[in-house]
Amino acid sequence: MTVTLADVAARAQVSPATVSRVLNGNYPVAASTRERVLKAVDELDYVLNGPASALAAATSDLVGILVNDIADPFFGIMASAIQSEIGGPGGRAGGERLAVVCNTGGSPERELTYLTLLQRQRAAAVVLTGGAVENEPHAAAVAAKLRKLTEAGTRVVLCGRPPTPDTRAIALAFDNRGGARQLTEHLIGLGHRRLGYIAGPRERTTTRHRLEGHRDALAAAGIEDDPRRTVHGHYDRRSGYEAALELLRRDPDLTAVVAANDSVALGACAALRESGLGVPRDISVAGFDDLPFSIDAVPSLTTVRLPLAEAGARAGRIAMGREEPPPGGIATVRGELMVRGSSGVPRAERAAR
Amino acid sequence: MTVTLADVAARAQVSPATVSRVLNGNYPVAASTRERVLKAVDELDYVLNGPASALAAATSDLVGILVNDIADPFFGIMASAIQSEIGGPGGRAGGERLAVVCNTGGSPERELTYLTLLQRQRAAAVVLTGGAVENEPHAAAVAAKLRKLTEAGTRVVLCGRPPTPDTRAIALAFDNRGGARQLTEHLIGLGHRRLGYIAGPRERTTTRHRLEGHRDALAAAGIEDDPRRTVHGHYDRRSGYEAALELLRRDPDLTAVVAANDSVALGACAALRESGLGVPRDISVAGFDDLPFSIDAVPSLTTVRLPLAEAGARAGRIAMGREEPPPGGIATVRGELMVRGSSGVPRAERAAR
DNA sequence: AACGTTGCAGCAAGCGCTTTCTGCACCCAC
DNA sequence: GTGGGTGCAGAAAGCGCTTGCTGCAACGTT
Repeated sequence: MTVTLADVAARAQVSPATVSRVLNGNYPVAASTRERVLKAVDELDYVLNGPASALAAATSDLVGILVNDIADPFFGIMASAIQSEIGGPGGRAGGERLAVVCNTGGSPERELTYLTLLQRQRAAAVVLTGGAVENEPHAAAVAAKLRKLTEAGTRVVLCGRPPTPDTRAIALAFDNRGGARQLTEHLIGLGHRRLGYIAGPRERTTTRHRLEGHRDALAAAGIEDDPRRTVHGHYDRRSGYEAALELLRRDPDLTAVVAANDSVALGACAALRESGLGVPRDISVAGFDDLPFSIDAVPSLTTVRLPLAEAGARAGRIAMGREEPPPGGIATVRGELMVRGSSGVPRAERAAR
Repeated sequence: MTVTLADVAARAQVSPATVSRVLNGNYPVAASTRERVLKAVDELDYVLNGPASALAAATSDLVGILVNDIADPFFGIMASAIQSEIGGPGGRAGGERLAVVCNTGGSPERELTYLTLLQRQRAAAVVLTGGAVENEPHAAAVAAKLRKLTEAGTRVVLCGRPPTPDTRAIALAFDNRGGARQLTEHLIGLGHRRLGYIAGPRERTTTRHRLEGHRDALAAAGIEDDPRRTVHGHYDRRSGYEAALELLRRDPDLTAVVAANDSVALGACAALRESGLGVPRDISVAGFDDLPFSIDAVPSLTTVRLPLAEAGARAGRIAMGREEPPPGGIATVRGELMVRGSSGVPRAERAAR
């Protein structure tokens, strides 16, 4: 029923081995023979059986990309960049690999199950993006899985995710801590002293690192870190909206709000505006990531730009073995402070001048 | 080196056949035996070899999701919904299927190659999202490919994409034409008579349908459709920015701009604002899709909400055979007009009152 | 002229699983 | 006590491909 290698071989009057070699192009085949085979392939509309060849060759052309939330452009941008380097059809890479993105939804179990599924498919490489969960048993389970994968020859790259010790995984980590620190320093430099912070979910490395950077800056400026000025939520707009209201309730005199990311910041802006506060006139707001829509917000968002596409592309190349991994298998990717319209000198400061 | 079924069988003192049956659960196995096998699986940390089982069983648990641009939330949201229904780990579905999203980048060739790759992997189902390219040879090639896929037993579902005749593909098409018409009717109802339109790329069905809806509304209101009031671009912010400037250059007296989608609309807003025009004071703007950020724009965007998540979920269920396909294999999904801050009564109209 | 070399094609042995068919107990009914 | 079920496990034949090895011309070398 379905066309097989043997059918092609028969038609081209050669052995199946020869057809296989023509298709894989890793063995000398006379030009005339090759042509005959290709003609037969074309005429029969033959499509290689992936599973069979993966089984025989003990490798596959599948590359997995794990993301926390595919509906979030933060991950979409990275995934897109990774995929374009992986090859997939038309990518820069030569071979045709099936780059597939798997949506974990931030769930540790799903993450693990996807890794198992990819292991089962004998994936050629796996790229994990985004922050990790800081839950000891889970982290250990993931580390163990990654170790197994690398041992089986699968290349593992972490993109925007902290290194996993005792694993041969390559890590390109974002300098969330440093970026957050710069951002808060910028606000402090403008004269802000009462800053609220809307953090992401607890137990995520990204959340912790950004929060630490914020606190570093406060500490360096000798500003007391009132725990009441920090609220935890999710990495989405809605969380930002609610958290901003909560912060305002706790301290109506806040002059700035730093958000865990841009979506959160935009939600916060909406809440502040609805509370009758002008941004940045009455209160400054800052985000993180610099997603495309941030520049379009009114006022445009002060934030930290993370080179998502560049990092993704690099991760993709490393996963394909087309770029040397960084020394030690670990590289830090820095962000860049983008000062825009949503941050300004606090009201009191202006009055004093 | 790697653990195989036979190893597990040896350890559990049963035949490989029994182990296979325990793992697949589609054949009676005595409880005591099953337990012994599972114990051995656990102890050896056995992971099934996907390619091998796919080869032997002539089926695989791979489900492909094709998207035009994974960095665009429009596709991200649909992909996420589809994936959650496909199962993947933790999804509602029982079986563990690997739902993979493939980024075509809007390129017809890549689309075709991905389909071949999925065919090669003997995918269980394929979901294609987003508008199709209206290029005759390409459309025919895709149709042929889809036919092959369905013939081979792969379920094919089109989500937010027009039906493909002569194919057994199920189609859930968005009513782009109707939505666009409603939107423009709304603006006309407010009193607008000089409307600019920023269209998407030519040759895409979505672009054409939305444009047709817009023109339908104009025609119904007896407004002449000046071709100079339509500019084509891409479905991104930047295009919107540039196109808006171009439209203004061509006719400074425009009172409204309708954009191909929300990102384009936001880009247009930015351009208008920078040109000194207030939205909606001087000029109204409308988008399409109602992506999450649209409500956050200032002013919030008047647009047409497309039930992306619902449609995606439904497509996913159909792909999994867990929901009956619509009669005739074709269903139309309607959008809903969302009137918000970016559209208002035109200036002249207000003055006249 | 005899003997390596080289270049290309075929043979055949798997890769690790699924599944049909066969086989063996064991139980029930007559 | 025998014949026919019934319930479970095993033997073995592939699934469609890759690849190490062998084979055989045709060529170059001394």
